[in-house]
Amino acid sequence: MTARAIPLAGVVSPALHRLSRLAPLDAAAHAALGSAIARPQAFRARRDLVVEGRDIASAHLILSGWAARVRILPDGRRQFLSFVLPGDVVGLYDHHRPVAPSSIVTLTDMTTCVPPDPTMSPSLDQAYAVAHALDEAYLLAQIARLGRMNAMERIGDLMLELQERLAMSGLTQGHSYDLPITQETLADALGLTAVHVNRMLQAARRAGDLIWSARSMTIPDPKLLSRKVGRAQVRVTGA
Amino acid sequence: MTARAIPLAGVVSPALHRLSRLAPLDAAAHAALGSAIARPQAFRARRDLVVEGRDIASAHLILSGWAARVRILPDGRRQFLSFVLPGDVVGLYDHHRPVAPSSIVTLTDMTTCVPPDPTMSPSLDQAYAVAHALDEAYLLAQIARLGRMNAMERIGDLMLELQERLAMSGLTQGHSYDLPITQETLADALGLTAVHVNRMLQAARRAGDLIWSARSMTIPDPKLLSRKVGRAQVRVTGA
DNA sequence: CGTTGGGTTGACAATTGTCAATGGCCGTGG
DNA sequence: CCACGGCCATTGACAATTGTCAACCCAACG
Repeated sequence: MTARAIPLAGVVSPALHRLSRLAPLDAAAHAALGSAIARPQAFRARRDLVVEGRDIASAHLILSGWAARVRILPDGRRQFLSFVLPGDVVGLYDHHRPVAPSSIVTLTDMTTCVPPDPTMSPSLDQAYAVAHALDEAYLLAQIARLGRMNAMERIGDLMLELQERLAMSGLTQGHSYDLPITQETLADALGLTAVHVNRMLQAARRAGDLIWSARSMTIPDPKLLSRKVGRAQVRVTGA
Repeated sequence: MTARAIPLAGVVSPALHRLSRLAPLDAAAHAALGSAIARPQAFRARRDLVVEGRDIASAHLILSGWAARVRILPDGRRQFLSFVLPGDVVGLYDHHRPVAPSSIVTLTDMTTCVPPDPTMSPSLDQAYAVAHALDEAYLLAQIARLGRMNAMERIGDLMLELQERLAMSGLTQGHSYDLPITQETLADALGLTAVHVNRMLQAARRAGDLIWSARSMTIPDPKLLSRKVGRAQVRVTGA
């Protein structure tokens, strides 16, 4: 697949869509991103994209597919720390980072490319910085979710967050988006069991809050759901 | 209080102790830190040190006392995201950060100073970078704790983390350290209720894992406790 | 067709929360 | 010096949430 094998006319790469929204990109950034995106790397689902401690030089700009930062306890319990979506940048700041971060596993088939060097474009550097700040904000949201929300609220809150994030990449269709993961994966992100997630999803559908079928998640009334789950906004204040 | 009003002979500032351990500091860094520490700012307990969204220019190097990053849900539920201890640096990277981070509240009386400008010393810049990377690593640890550990494990894991962090500032005495917070504060950090924390602490004492009285926390056998709670190390790989 | 992975369900158990009351400690003010 | 009030720790009884285990269904796929 080459760079010009664009699925639909007028559809730009989700990664380009997102980065140019995080900071207005100059011509140099556009050019660099275009040529980087033209050389995609492919990964199969359930592979290690980044391994904790090793391979610190590997940075990725996600072009398509979902992955997750993960931590495994000695007895096998698994916790997903955050989802990694198209337009996300991972492993970029790990050079001057002496701490082993977490592993990242692909949840679906995935394509990535090498993120262009930010030193060549201040606007690109800015976009990376905003992306990194957002990463951290989502970690904080995850802590509040796991620490102080019940199962129903966790699910609603996360679904709203994903809606927001995917919207930044142009990957939503109205009130719906593609959610290509299993209930067990969701459970490992929410600190719950798959059985309980299943039951709560059914309750959410009965309540008209969430409708998930055929990989498509629909949030009929995001504002209402936000209020129901007591969601705190992740604001992006103007740069 | 001047820089040479050192409380005990041979005891350096915990902040200096920690930063010089994160990266070997050159003479310029030592000088700058010395004069910064000589101009402390004082805060009472239960005050806002940093307010989410506002006051982005305020950075602090913690000299003494405890604080916590906090998030409050609309209905009043409170979650502490991380503890802020002597030697920690907060708010430094928020300049080129367009995202409103979290509020920070003091848990005890506290003294801070303005963190010296890192551009004047590469070693200081490196120390800040390591401190920042550690911050993020502790956030990841907090997520795994809240998502996949039970109450007993959360308590043990956090107490071990605090022991490690305080040791870096020279604030431990053997297997003990000063823990100047209430059980309710602990509960808000662990995503539990104060009542349950109380019960689990008693169970931990009966088991000989943790002894907490008169503000002094003792971990008789850290290695054993690490194994019991399935603790994953936060490693600092050589810079 | 058989196998496999994911979703669904029921019965039951374990963990954690809620509510309410009590007691110790300590600082303040009479 | 003593009484009072406030904060924090502790306890008991009980409820709610979430987990565990096992079985079953169904669709996709080789």
